[in-house]
Amino acid sequence: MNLNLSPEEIVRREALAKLRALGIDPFPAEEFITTSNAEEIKANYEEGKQVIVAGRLMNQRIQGKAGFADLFDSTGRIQLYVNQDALCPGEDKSLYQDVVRHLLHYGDFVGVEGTLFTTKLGEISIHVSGLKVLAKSLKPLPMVKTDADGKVHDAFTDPELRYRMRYVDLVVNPKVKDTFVKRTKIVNAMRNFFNDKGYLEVDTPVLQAIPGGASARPFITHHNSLDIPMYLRIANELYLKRLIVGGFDGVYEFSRNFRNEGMDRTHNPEFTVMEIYVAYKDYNWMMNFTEQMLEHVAMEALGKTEVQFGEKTLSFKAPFARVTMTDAIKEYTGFDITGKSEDELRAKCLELGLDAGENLGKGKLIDTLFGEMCEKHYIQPTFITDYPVEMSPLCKRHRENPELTERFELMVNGKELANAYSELNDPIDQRERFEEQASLMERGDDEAMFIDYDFLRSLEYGMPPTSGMGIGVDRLVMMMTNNESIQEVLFFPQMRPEKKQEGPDVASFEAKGIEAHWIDAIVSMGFLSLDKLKETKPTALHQNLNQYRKKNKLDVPAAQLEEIMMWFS
RNA sequence: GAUCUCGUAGCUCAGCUGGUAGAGCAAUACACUUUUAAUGUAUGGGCCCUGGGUUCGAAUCCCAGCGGGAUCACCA
Repeated sequence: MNLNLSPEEIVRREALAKLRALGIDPFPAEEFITTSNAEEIKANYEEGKQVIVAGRLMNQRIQGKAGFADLFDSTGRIQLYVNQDALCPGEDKSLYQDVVRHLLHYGDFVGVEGTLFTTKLGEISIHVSGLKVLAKSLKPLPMVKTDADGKVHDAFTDPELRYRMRYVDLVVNPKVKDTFVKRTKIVNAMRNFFNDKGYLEVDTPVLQAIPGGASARPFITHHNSLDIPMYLRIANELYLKRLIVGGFDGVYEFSRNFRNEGMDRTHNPEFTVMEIYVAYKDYNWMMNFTEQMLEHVAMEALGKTEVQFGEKTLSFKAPFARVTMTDAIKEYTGFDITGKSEDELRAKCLELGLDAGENLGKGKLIDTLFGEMCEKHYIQPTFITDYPVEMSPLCKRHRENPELTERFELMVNGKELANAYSELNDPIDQRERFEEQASLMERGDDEAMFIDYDFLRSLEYGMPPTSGMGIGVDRLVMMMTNNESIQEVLFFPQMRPEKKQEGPDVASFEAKGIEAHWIDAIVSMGFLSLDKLKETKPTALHQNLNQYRKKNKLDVPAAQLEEIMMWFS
């Protein structure tokens, strides 16, 4: 007897045994061939048509010698009507009386054969003439019900349980499934958009010796035979640019990146960024490309360009607004950053009550001004352009102003969604910028970058003018599916590992020759192993065991002290 | 890491200023051959997160811990 089973689980395990006793395999091996599914039945309804479908049994409504149930397959819900005479035309009514009425439970997988009809209440249903158990469910799913007004009762809402047991969440909450279907549609729409333009999808290393292309704390691991530290990538940017050096006109990758930093509702340790690099283009071209791409994605995945996000409606209809960073800061602070020194910028930040420590360089100060004072105002998709050079070590200097770079970020709903450059392809400038980063790092800027010398070498062989763009796939999916947290758009978001509940060490008791009924008693008293048991007094245990025997009316002889003394030896 | 907040039946949740637990659904049994949150009758089911403390008495109050959520910090 397993003490950890709930009464309902015990019932289901007993049903399992009874099915076997009736000669029914609750987990048959052979293929079950279906001819239809819930969606198709409703789309091409034809009275009297013979169908075979399979799915999970939900919400049985048995009434005597007939009953209704809902069958859920991957396409949706179809109602079953089962009556005894149709299911069991012969003398033997056990398939109906035993199996359908008592041995099938909410959540079981069944295959069903029958004819289509419409009930009195107008619902398309299958009149079942054959039924096969395909898999028994041993744990009860949460019972979520929706009433006539569409109101959901007893919803399965606990975020912890939903994320830890996403399989249950998906079964019971249709909206969750919908989010993930949309996620795949969004990704496919992007991929198709790029492929149609002739760009090449590529794979680059996840395991890297230098975690380059961004500044973030990496996950560190170790390669045994090389005996060197390796890092899970924080970005793939430098590898894609190497491929542009190698002669590809356009490359892109959906890159799973890893950052060893805090987790909250917009950050998960692993997340997905789509990066694309196109030769002979600049950031102006990339802005047009990005807005067209997003409009295309919205149309493909959602069928429209207007997206409801909470109270707001976001419009992904191209073109998007474009504002320079200088103008943005001027607009929301009245302060013109043009030509200002580091001290002047710091003074302005302090005046506005912003954190502006001595370790912040000019670029970082401007970033602070923008991040704190402006960013939140850009709800509709807006390109913010021309970032200060210190903030963008991989970006080409602005063609008209060497203090700025040809960079844009796409802000949506007050948050960064995409980031793009006219890529820096001057190897000498790039080397100097990396060296500045190194000195920033020494000053204590923990966001400065490592230097990748092989990347510099590749630039020395010549990289054509190139524009690159990265877009946060998880955040895009959040926006397009109206979800406020990243956990809702990742199947298996990172969670603290579940604490293992220490089960009883039954083997240690059995090894001592303790009888099964006493083991149950000992475990129920909270002694999970023989060692724990030995911490108590044999006489006290003797009393407790016999009390337990009396209370539970055990049909066994009373425990003898001598016997118990043996367990302690 | 800081602050706030939550942890009661398989699920969703009640349980007031302290008196050792309740509902609906699910389960079990019976009735019911077109129901749809099916219905009716009956039954079973709880280390009230863990450990301390206050108290005659703690699910309830206090402290600590564990786990979750929110906000902030961190995170281009």
